Amino acid sequence: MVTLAEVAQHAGVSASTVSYVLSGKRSISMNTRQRVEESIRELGYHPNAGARALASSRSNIIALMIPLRTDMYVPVMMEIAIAVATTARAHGYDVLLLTGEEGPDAVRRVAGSGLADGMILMDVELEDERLPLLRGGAAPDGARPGVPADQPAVLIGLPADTSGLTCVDLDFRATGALCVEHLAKLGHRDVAVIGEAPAVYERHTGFAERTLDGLRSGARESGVRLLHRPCEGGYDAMALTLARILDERPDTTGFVVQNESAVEPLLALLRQQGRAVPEDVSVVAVCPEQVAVQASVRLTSVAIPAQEMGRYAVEHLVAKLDGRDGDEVVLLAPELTVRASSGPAPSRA
Amino acid sequence: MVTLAEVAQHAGVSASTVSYVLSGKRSISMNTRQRVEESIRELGYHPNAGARALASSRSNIIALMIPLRTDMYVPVMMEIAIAVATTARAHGYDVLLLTGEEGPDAVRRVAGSGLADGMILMDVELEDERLPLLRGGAAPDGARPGVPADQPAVLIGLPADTSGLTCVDLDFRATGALCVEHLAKLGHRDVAVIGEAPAVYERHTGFAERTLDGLRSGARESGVRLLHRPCEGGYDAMALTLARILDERPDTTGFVVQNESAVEPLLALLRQQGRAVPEDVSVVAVCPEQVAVQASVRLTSVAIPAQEMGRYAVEHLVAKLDGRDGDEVVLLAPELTVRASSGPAPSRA
DNA sequence: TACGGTTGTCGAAGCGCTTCGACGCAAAGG
DNA sequence: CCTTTGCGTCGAAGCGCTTCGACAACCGTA
Repeated sequence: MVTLAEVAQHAGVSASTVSYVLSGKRSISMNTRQRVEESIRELGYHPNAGARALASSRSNIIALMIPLRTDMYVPVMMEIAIAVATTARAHGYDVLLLTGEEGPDAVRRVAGSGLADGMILMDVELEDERLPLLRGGAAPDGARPGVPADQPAVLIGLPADTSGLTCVDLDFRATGALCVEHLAKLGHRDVAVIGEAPAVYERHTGFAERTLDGLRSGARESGVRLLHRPCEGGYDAMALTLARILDERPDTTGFVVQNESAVEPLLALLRQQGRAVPEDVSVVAVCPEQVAVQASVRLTSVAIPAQEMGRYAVEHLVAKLDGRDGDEVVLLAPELTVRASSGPAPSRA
Repeated sequence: MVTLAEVAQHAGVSASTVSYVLSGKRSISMNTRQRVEESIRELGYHPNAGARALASSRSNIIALMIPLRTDMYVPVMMEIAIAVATTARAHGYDVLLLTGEEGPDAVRRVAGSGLADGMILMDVELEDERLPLLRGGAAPDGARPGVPADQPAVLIGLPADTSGLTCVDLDFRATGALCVEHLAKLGHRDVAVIGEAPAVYERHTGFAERTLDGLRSGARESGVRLLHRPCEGGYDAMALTLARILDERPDTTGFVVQNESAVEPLLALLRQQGRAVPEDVSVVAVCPEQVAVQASVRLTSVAIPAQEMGRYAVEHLVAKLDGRDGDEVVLLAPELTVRASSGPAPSRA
């Protein structure tokens, strides 16, 4: 393994000079810089990460905590993870992958050991156990063992109390409103919402509830009757849910779906029942773009901007690490793309 | 930040004693051990990762390289990633997430900097650029700059030449054979294979070709006519592909699908054309269990054992790092689960 | 000519940990 | 009784890097 000292010797300068060439923290003459860079290349030198972390107390690593359970939105998680990794690299950071498994202990461990300089948490729950460990200035002065003050972090998702936290998320409230308004404008009066699996609501992952909130207030404003039903996803569960909905509200002509794995089954079922999309019923989905485009009917949808969220999260975190940025909640504005699954409501019988 | 020295002082012992308590590399009296452990708990001590890595030249980190493109099998990748992370933690390792983006440079960087002790590569291509950097003993003696000899690694997937490498993968050849045999036994004589997107074949990701191999030799042995068509996935592409297949081979009664995003469209299209599954046509899928179970018809399938692959990969890598294990290729035996999508071929008209 | 101000380089002191050799002490052996 | 053995502990030497203060050489200015 090549060391700084060897590079220095090879280039005929001191170790500190090589270090300064690498970090750019002091000015170096053109001549020396080139000699050093040449030696680095020639010897194939890579700075030792451990030594660097020890000396500078910066690991240049960002920890990403992903949820262990994958009952929803796997492609979204993946897309976020990839965006995080890519963006992080662009800023000189690597990404450490943590699963939710360890819970708050993971936060303590990573923060305490200086393994990562900061962390990004996905799938935050409304009252997440990990939040007290992350909250900034608001902490009481008493030193709590194992809890380093103020571990820089960014959340993807929105907890109940965002004070002292930095968060990035899609504005799901606005998303809900947008969906129902779109249907209302098209003349739909009875709209059914096919939601996430009941477990998702029970877990109090805020986004599902916030969407519902938006849907409800949008419905109220535009005089639409709304029926919300959670759904496990999959064909059988969807069949059951759809039957219940149509039984309860036979005049339903609009659907809002927020559950990837219910989308295709719903379309199949509607087709089977002779309800044409979009002539008889309209469907609006909240899902990644790819799902909307690849579905058997190209879906009018609000996209979940996974990449953007990942990118934002990293950029805010890096800014925080550089002391350039405070706590802040960024809600991305939803965009509804009209495709082939929504149209004017059929005139009433 | 609490240091070893502080713990030592608090417990009234020397720093090295604390270190030995932590590592268990020398015997420690019951009494001392307990006092030290108590101090550690009380102070909330976490060893500094950088210092540890520097002193021991072991980072306790495993790098996982995932493909950047997500044109296929996203849930499988995710499942593998999570299995890797979980298993790694169980062995005291953390996981660094790398995207394919950097290519071979990532290998050089990580190996050279001692960031990770070993790496796991997913989505290996037949002639992968990264392989020469990983290959073990076979390397010529001349020191190649930037290429540390013998970076411990495990591949998930199978390259063309596996010499000096450790690999884990599903036995896709056997998988293909298994699928076609199943259909043959049921009396199907004309089988169509709906494959991955053309791009996947062009990229020479071995698994697609190996499956095809297995399918072909299975077909030969059991006297089945086989027609293979790549397919982009999604409804429209599937419609086109299906039309071509039925045009070319109108008597096709068996389908093997190796493309998650083509499964549901295929079922929808068959339904639409009045071809009943499994009465008129049988469908066998190569896909994760979850997809098979959630589809609109419960699919006879060969599962892709993502979790198992992740777990194996980590366990082999850890064994290698402990010097307990050599190079080896592990091919997991496929298992075909019969569900509701396959049945006896209809008697010929 | 002498002066403060840059600019470029160096030496040395750590960062927090692991690990090696040394040492004191009790138990076991002659 | 003294030696040997092994156990439990300690001190010190690094691991490879960053960073601070020092300093020599040079500039322009007084």
